[in-house]
Amino acid sequence: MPSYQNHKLEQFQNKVVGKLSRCEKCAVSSLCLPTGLSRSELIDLESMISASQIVDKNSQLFSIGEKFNALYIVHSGMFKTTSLDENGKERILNFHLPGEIMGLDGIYDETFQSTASALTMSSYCKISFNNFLEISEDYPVLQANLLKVMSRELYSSKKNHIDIGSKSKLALFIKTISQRFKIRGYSEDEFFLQISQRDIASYLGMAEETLSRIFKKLQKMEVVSFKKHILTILDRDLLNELAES
Amino acid sequence: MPSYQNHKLEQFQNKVVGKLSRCEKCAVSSLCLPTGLSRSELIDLESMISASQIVDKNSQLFSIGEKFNALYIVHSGMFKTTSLDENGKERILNFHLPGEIMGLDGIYDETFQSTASALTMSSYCKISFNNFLEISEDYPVLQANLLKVMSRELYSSKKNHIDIGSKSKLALFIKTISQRFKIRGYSEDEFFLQISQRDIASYLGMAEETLSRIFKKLQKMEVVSFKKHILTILDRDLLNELAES
DNA sequence: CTCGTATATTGACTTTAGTCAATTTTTGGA
DNA sequence: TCCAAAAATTGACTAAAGTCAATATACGAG
Repeated sequence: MPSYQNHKLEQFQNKVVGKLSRCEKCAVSSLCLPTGLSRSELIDLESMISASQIVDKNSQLFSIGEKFNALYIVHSGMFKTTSLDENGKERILNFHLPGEIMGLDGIYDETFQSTASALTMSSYCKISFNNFLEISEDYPVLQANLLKVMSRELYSSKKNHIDIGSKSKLALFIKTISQRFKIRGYSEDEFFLQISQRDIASYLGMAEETLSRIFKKLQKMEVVSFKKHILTILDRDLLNELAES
Repeated sequence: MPSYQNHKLEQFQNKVVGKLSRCEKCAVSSLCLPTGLSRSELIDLESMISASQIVDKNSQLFSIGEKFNALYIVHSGMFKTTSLDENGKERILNFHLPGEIMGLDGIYDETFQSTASALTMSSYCKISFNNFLEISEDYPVLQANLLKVMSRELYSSKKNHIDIGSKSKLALFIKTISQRFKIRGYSEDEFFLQISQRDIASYLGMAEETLSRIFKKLQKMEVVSFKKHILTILDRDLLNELAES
């Protein structure tokens, strides 16, 4: 059983390892803004980042139309960002894992374009965007890092575009999220996926019932198992094969 | 009949209006990097931008796997960016109109993640990324502009995600591209769309034949007409209605 | 202008997904 | 632990999209 987010333990460790800065202690800092910063740059960056805040399931960090003033970074747990479609129905834009930055699409006209809410008890860091711009004038590497983060985001967004246009959407979705867990140091074969099937269906652009049936088929074929929100990949070769059809 | 890209005329105007800088003369500069720059900043920016180059249909600007070293901006005409799916089949990521920057997903690991090719005779500007980073250390507004451009790109990418997950993909695609033409000063009701139906189908993640049939239906209903690559919106209300179903 | 190639259309059929309604299971709070 | 509400599953049916193969149309090079 994967212990995906263990807040108590994290909080404890934050106290014990006093010599390291907050970001240095963070397991996902290499995926986040601090990559490649010197210690002094990091200290300055951290002065603008709020210490990670824990929020309950369903808490909203920001919502569509609000004035954009900060970026939100997943520290632990999982969030979803949503928007509304042509009919005003909620649609899932993305699921966000630790180290991922939320709110980036709010920069261009200083308005949040999506709503971010916690899928489970989670924690996040918050960074004022004005402060960030100010300080990054002195530290070009910081701006370059943000550009890189956004570029990576753009890439994965395009990658998702292709996946969702494919016939084997679900297999591709599972492959991709498995990889994202792996990158973060979690098992790639078994992970806690606190997402409702309704949300997955919305993300993939299909009916809830259809998703349920495809999931059932994958479980019958013993490709994956999905029980109590724990997804286990039982046959990766077959999963890859299905993803290609 | 819309004269969407008239290179001869543009080249002529570029010579005549000698007092304005290249970007100042450009019809889409407000959508591009120069937004909000002072004249001196603009002069410095332009020193790094190659004057717009004309290329023939099917010319490639860059392709997947190549080392990333520059951003490419559509000056006139139209480009597509493509990638490969799980089976190695070409899939369309996006179509690019004047003022749009291509290659942004190459920043994060200095490798182009897509292939850009001209859909018709087109022209582009090229900007060395290293030079851009250097100069933008002196002009924070320039970096901020790039962040805004990328943020906007991220937003429209998410918007497309929703559209493509919808049942009325084609209607939404037509609505969106019409709007993009409008923003650039072209007619929103009649425009030259030099895209093959195969490419549109690939972009929307559906079979070529299905797209052909839906197009036929839209034409039979007199919502749009699409002949010789000229798309005319005949009944916008009905189009909007269809986009909502 | 003509011909060959690429692109688009059409028909017949199969497969897959959507819809609606009912039922079962899971979940979170008292 | 129990219960109400939410989430997921199932069946029967309808609608839509995919596939394959054949034909028609458009386009570009010469």
